[in-house]
Amino acid sequence: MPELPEVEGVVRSLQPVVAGKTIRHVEVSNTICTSINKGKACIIKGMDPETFSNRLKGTKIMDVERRSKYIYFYLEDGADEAILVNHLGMTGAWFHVHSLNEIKEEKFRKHIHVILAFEEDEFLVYADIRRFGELRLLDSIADHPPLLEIAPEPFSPGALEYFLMKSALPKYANKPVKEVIMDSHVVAGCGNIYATEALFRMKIHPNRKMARISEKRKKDLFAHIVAILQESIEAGGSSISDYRNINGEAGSMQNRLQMYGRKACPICHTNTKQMVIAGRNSVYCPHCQH
DNA sequence: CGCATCCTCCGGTTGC
DNA sequence: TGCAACCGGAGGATG
Repeated sequence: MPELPEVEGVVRSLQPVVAGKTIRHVEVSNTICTSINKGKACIIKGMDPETFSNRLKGTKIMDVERRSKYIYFYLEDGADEAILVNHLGMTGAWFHVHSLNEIKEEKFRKHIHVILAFEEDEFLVYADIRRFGELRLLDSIADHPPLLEIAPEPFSPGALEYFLMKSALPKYANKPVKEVIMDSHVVAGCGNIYATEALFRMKIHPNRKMARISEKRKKDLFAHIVAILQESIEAGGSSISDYRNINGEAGSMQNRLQMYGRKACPICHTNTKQMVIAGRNSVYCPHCQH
């Protein structure tokens, strides 16, 4: 499941191979078309697949960037500008290939949903096993207001102040700290893996209520979140649930995780415990974390 | 209107 | 071997 560092890895590997390329042809899977015809949500959001294809066709990808866990493809078609916004969900993946057979893993090859053709033998392919991902073609980010509500990038200058301000709001006071730091309105891009790790490093119990964490510890916690996200980006992300960048390369951060997925605490060797917080499984050390 | 809660999307994986 | 339960980002519907 890609979080901020993994999405950053995808964007860095996409950038050199798609910037400046023109989308000559677009193909959308029958699965998407039939699902949407049945009234279900399926990857392409806010637009019917035919309009999506027609509008994408002929556009040039000017730039690619990451925002939180989203990928923004900046497009131009003459004087017109648009943004293709992608979220990888649980199992989304991009592949840059000359033939679909180059996608070696069958479970991805079986679930190809959108093909962007640059040339007759050069494709950018979106595959998504569980179809939790999304593709949204917008004239402007403001056309999808939830994107405007996302907290600043964690590495940006105002991010700490924003975190301190948001997390102090009454509506978060009685919520578990883990739920709050995983909320994209408070911290951008911090999912289950990195929230778990940051709380372990801080020795804070994931269920501790937000109001019961001092300002000083909140600052430390945020610093730990930023540090671990940065560390993970440098390690190429965590290759859990088959995450690969578009060149099929795995990251190594999973080897450096101290609590996520662990049966015992690496410090005191107590068996870890689990509890469900905001619908997500949360691992912690009952001895070290309070 | 703001907010909280519930529900939906899916198939590989896991456990029985 | 077969089958059912499980898991989860984000947004939309509902209360």
